[in-house]
Amino acid sequence: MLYSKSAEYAIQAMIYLAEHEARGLAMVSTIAEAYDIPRHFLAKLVQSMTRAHLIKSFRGRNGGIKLARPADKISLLQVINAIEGPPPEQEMCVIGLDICSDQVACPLHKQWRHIKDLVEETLHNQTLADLAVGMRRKRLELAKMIGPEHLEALKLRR
Amino acid sequence: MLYSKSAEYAIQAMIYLAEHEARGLAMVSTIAEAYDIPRHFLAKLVQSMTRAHLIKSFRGRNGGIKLARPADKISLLQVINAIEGPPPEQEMCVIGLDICSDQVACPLHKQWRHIKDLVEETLHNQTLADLAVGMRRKRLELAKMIGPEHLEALKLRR
DNA sequence: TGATAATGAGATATATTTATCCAAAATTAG
DNA sequence: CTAATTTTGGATAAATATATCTCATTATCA
Repeated sequence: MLYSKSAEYAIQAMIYLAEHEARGLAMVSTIAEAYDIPRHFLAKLVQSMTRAHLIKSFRGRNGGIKLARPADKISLLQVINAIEGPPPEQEMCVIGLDICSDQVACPLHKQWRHIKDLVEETLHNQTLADLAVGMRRKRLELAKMIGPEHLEALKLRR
Repeated sequence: MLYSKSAEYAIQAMIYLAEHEARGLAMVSTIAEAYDIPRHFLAKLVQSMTRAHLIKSFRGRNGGIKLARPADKISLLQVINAIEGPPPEQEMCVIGLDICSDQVACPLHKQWRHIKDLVEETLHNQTLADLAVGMRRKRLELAKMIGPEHLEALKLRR
């Protein structure tokens, strides 16, 4: 419903990095495999995030990537903006009208603004650290339901 | 941010029909010109909405299309669903996780569900009649700001 | 130094969305 | 009946998003 495949992949990769924060560098190919993301495609997303200073990358043998700063200092919103580009100045009207602003508003303008603010606030408040914790909790719940011996088979993306 | 070009066009066309409800049939090409929508592309969207029983169409000379029922009986949500197809059973997780449900929730699940519900509720509560009234009001405001003599030049889509 | 392993970057391929074109079918005016 | 007009539907094209491939660049190990 909301974001591109690219943004989705990027978020998954960032969560991976947050979960493995302690372990030093991670390889793009490892992450790609863990989340079933096309390897080279992810590589390009990583490049975007590197340019956006969300990731630090290191080439060569023993190279890899890691978060550019602690996971609790990176918000979901930053990740999405790094991938989708900065939000447009003249924000899009839901109905696609050329002229639609707070002054001359389309019928949905006010409600839509509310929704957009809510989305932005939500994404802004979620740090990668929060997501990492949430994922760990989720995996525990899942293990309780299906038995831990099956969890491995499900891989991380579940 | 949110919906496809197709959905946007469809909404615009439906608003047109709602605004011209009294006048009987309207032609697809007229609507396309009014809102600067590619003519043949709109024709296909109209077909979708006809199949979804939101529009009634009539072929041949003096043919055209009109709303299948009064504008206050058609919601924005219905229009969007007609174009984008019905919402998926297994609703997509924001983060793109395979397993994500109310039982085993991803970190954002709850907040996202809230947002989705809000969006759906908003779209559900907006009828085409509401939108038609809103557009008329908007055009009046715009006329006040730039002078009514310029309004014509801006066409309807503004 | 040379072989190896990693990211960076550009070219290319595939899929999906958006846009265009053309002929067929339906309806009505004359 | 004929010609004009309108939607229908299929084929095709262009644009964008997603995916793949290849080679260059950088760094480390032996």
